[in-house]
Amino acid sequence: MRKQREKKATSKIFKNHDHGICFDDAIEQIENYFVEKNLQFTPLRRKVFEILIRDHKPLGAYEILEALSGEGYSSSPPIAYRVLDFLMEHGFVHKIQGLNAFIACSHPNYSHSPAFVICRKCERVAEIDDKKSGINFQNPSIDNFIIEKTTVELTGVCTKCSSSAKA
Amino acid sequence: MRKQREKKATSKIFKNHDHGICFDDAIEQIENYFVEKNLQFTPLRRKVFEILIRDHKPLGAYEILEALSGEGYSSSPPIAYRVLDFLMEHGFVHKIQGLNAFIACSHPNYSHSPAFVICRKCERVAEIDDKKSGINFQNPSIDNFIIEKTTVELTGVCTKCSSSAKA
DNA sequence: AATGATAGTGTTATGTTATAACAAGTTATG
DNA sequence: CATAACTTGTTATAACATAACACTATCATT
Repeated sequence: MRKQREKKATSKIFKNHDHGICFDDAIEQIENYFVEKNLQFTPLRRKVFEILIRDHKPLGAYEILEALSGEGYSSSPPIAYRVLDFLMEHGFVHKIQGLNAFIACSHPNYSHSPAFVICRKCERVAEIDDKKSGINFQNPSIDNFIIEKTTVELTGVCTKCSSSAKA
Repeated sequence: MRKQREKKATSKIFKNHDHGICFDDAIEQIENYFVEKNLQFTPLRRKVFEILIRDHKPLGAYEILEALSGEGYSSSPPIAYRVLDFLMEHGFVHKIQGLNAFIACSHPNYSHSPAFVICRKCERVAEIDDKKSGINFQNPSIDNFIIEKTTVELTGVCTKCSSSAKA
């Protein structure tokens, strides 16, 4: 009954989607994961994740702190960084290196080598599935090297921004 | 008469190489480029590039500043950042996002979508040629998006480090 | 030579991002 | 309830980066 998201499964990178469903799904997934792994989904961790998934865009650590502060939490930097590190370890948050910002994971269940498409104008970020994009960087292998983590970020301009203004 | 580098063209990522030749080649290439483009290869710019190509490893902006300072230049941050920006614009320096560091380009003549392999133990960084690595991220294309810049960084452990110590 | 435009470097100050180190509270368990 | 493991809070500081403005050099044009 859920998941009507596929109805608009065009090739668009920055999809329109029912964010209510997206949000609920994400929370459910992370809850299940934490229970399974016997980890604590504390109020603070939940709040940080909610802030990220709610905005559905990359937020700087200090933006997150500000949001936390508005919710009664401490606003000292380690609060945010520790939780972000924790959520990243478990794959629910990714860091966008090019923006020094953090984003909730769109595909927590698969693709642990995420790739991001970043519009430098509207600043929207899409986490893409390499299989769909036709890009092949999912499981690169390098002789004499054990890859532990991949960072793939494609920066440019989305169609919407490039059509609405020159350069 | 030059370029005996190919003699050790194994699949090793972190190649041994004749760094004297590497250095001379790089300087020559950048000089030619600057002449062609009618740009100024000023002493400061040359020095920054030399520092980077000499070490042949990523250096933080403040490390570069320190080196500059030892050579009689100002050590205030904008000095380094401006030159680095300039050299990056022209493809002679790349930023390693995962390290907040800068590295001289190993392939200034081709591959303007560089990819880096980073050993988190010995901190060596190799700029890889995607064609050789078997990875295909050179010219990705995304529907409804104009890619201007790609960031690809593969972090892990090189064979040497993984064999010399556990974990 | 004076003028003015452009580009490069220097300086000061400040903004932004991230971590170290330690204290205090919480929870699970023996 | 002791204690170990974990989580959050606090202070201070480290590391990375840019804004704004001053000064100098170069060069084309008057």
